Amino acid sequence: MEAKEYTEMRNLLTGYLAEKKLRRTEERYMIFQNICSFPGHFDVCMLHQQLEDNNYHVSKATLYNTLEILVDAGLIVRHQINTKIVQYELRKLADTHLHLICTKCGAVRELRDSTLKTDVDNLKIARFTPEYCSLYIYGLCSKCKYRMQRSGR
Amino acid sequence: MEAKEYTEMRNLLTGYLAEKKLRRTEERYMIFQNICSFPGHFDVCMLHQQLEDNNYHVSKATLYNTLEILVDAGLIVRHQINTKIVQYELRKLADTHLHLICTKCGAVRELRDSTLKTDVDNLKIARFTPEYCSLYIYGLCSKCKYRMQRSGR
DNA sequence: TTTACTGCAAATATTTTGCAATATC
DNA sequence: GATATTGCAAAATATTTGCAGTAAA
Repeated sequence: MEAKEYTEMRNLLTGYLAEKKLRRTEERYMIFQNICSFPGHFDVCMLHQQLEDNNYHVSKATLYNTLEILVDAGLIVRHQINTKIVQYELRKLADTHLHLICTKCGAVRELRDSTLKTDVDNLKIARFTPEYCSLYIYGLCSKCKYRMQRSGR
Repeated sequence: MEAKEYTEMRNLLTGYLAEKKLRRTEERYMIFQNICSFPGHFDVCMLHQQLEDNNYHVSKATLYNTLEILVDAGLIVRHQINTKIVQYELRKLADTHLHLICTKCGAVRELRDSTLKTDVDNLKIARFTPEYCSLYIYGLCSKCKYRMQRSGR
């Protein structure tokens, strides 16, 4: 990510904390900084590990607390594709793609497609102010389809 | 739901079980029958309660097992809108709408809209065979927007 | 100085698993 | 008759909560 973009998002966080009268703690900024290093989806464990690797220890409670704040601030989005793991992603990244999920093996692929996003932006919805959207397309990935055809279903 | 539709879906289940060499147990059919009585989203607890109310007891293990089969069979879809509750819905119902989720209060509203679903159907995606899609639009519901404006943000 | 935030550990909630009994094929 | 499926209870996992100490405003 470009330094400029990072600074911009960091400022958004600062603005949000100020607006909500929340404190600007080192933990919150460190967590956000580490999140920015992920190129795609991440979960709580990965984030915790990433912080430990950088010799920065935070409790699970603080992690969860901060993630909620970041979601509310609109800086990250939450994905819950399978039952077990809740994943997050920088909102900035999520806005550029939709998700293809294999119903067989669970593999998730990202697909850049602007038309659908534009369609959503153009939707006129009564009594609702859209902020962003998540689109998940379920189906068969090529590997699983091939495997099924070979085994005769 | 119409009796004809129910019979059709029941037959799909039978076909799926046969294809996968899974057994046609009374529990599986009773669970599916009870699911069909829900007009919208439901979770594991609601389903369990519904079965108990009809004097039909099944273990949680069987419930989870059967729900997974029904998802794999394409008869129901899984929604994980907030962290806490995993919800399910008849695929047939889910296909007719998309979800508006308030980022403030968490309220979920269903919106019937065929254009987006059609757009998705028309998408040409390499190395992927779509089966169905879930679209979630996050934003502010009218109540929360009104409340925010009154409180001056 | 006030009190929001943090870390830790315990509590909670949900889903999974092991195993003996049972029912399907 | 062989074995997939069930129920039950225990185990595993993820997230939340209570509380005392710490740090931001």
